[in-house]
Amino acid sequence: MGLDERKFLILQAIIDDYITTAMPVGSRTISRKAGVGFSPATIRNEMSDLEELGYLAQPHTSAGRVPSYKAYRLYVDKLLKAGQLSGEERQKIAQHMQTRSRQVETVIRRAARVLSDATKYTSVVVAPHIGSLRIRHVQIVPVSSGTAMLIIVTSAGIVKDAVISIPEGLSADHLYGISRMLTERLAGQPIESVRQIFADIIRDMGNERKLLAETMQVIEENIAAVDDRDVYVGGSANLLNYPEYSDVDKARNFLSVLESRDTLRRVMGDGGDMEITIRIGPENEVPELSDCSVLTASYRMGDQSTGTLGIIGPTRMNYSRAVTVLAFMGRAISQLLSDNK
Amino acid sequence: MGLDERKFLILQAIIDDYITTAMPVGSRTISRKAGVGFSPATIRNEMSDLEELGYLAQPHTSAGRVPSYKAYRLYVDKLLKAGQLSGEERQKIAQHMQTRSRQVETVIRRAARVLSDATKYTSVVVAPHIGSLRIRHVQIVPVSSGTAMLIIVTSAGIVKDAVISIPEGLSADHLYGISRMLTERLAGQPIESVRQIFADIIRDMGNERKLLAETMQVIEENIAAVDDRDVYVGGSANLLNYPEYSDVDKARNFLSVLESRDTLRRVMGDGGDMEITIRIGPENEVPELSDCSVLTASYRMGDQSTGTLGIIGPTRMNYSRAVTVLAFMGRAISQLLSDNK
DNA sequence: GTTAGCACTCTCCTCCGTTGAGTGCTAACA
DNA sequence: TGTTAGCACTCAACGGAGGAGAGTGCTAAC
Repeated sequence: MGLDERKFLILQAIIDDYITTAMPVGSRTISRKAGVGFSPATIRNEMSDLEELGYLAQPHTSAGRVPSYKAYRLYVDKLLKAGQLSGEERQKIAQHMQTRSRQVETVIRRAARVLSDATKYTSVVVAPHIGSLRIRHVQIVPVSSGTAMLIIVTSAGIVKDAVISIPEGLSADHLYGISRMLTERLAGQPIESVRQIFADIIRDMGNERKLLAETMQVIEENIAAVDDRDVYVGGSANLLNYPEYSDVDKARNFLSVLESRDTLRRVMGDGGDMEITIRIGPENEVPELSDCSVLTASYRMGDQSTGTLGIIGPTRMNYSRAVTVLAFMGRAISQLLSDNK
Repeated sequence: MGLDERKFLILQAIIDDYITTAMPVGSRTISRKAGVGFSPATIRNEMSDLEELGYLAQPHTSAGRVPSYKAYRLYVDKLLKAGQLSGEERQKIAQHMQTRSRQVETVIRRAARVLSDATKYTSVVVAPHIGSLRIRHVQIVPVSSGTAMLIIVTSAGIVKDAVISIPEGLSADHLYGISRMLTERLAGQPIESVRQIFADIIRDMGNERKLLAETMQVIEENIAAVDDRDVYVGGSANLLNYPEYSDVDKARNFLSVLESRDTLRRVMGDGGDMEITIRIGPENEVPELSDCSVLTASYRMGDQSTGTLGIIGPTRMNYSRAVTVLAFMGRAISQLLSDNK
């Protein structure tokens, strides 16, 4: 027994209905729908078949049917077609994305909010991933006697800063010179060789040993923290609008996932090659999200750097709309960040 | 009719009980408590008086009594005594606050988590406020042909960065020179005079007009954004553990407050001169928090810079514990950030 | 193959009645 | 005069009974 065209049609109708109502769907409801010219009895037979095939489930005998994970998977694979946003809506999004500030962080933060506002789901945006991180510039700036700020600019323009202590009485010009020397010797070098270069530098300049060692340490820390990308969440309370989260325990479970940046990064994956990745319910690694769907897309910042943006919603989410908005926002962010770069 | 000692005692007993159980407190419960040597009937009389005085309220006739806002205010003003954390706990907190990274952001983010873990309430930490912002250092770093990264280091060591476009073919050395010149002329100047200085610079160096104008713009933007301090929230899901938030609507309301950084900054205030500020229920400006209490304290980073940390919980929160933890964490953060500076 | 009819199932809602915690009042007591 | 025991009263919460309604599966007719 396979899935003929009529079963497809009925399954789609059931999913569509369930997506909007979140209530088990009965045969009469489907029968009444435009485009389906069959009596409830016929629909019932088909539904019974669909249940046997694993696409539908019944909460209890006298309730309607609810789509299973398998049904959503089919729906997404076969029936989903990305739509297009209305001009009006695109304009509205563009308007909300407008920002005077050119800081990458501002753009991303804003994007998370727009994304959750537009979809009414929870959105997550992960800051750009640095493809192959290289140091571009090192600068040590005196802050007060004994302390300085070490600034490291990396290839994609990401700035890392840290406070370090410096020997008393070191002049600003001297620091300037050291910065220049460090930049000259480190710039463009692959990360792996930084440690070796530093060893050389320290050998050459023994009298600045302490300062250099501390600088080295900060650089190492920041290289180690390369996967410590920022994560911005929008609309974390949005999911509470859906009946599946009227249970406080479930809500809490969900929210606790949003609190851990590590978990979020795992959930979001790396965007992959696909334009849009959809993980439905149990396909998510994180058990707390086993009744959620996670949609992710990626955006680009310049040539090397990519980031991930995504939407988390109930499995019965409006996939079509979500995919459309996500794709649009991915392009919008890429464009905003490329204008800058 | 005033508040004699016995009324005080009974009121305190009621609040103590209500804080732990969240259930209306009856006369028998109080009577049974150690330290209260009166029969339920006597307690009832006193409770009746306390209700008339506005310290207690009755959800319905045959329920026990619940403390009113006025009772909490009295409790906090008169009965609250800050305790001290056990050595074990202090050690545990210190351990959790340990971080290899010296970035200010890391310390603060961590603090938010520790604070919410230790209290089981929601915590908010606002990044340091810059007392009188001055530019300390300006640096323009080439990123790719046509674009550069502008980095501004301010007095308290806060780094602002932005991507700007530069004329093609400008050499790194040339940028270095410009950076140096800008730093020399701008460093230490009060904000108000920056615009004038820039006008002078642009007059002197007409051929770099476009680059300078863009730099000026970024500086202005960042000065304007000086109050756009970062806010970190910890344990946003914690409040859902309390029965007063088993209602999803209330939970959503609360969470939506946490989503707006602007609102949070307003809620947190500026820490004030007081060591610890307590705003109970309706004392909060934000109506969504009218059944929450917000406790804030401040921490210092160096000499000029102060930030705010706080706890948001139900009005029946354990004030004593909250105050103790908050005070301790304020000192801990100050110390960590001063070690750095 | 499709559909009407019908008995059956199961949840949900509402309507009591009961239970128990707690109060307020009164009268007795120290 | 303050304190306490006793008692009637109130009201939310719990639980069972019964009806309504939505939906199903099966059978027989078209």
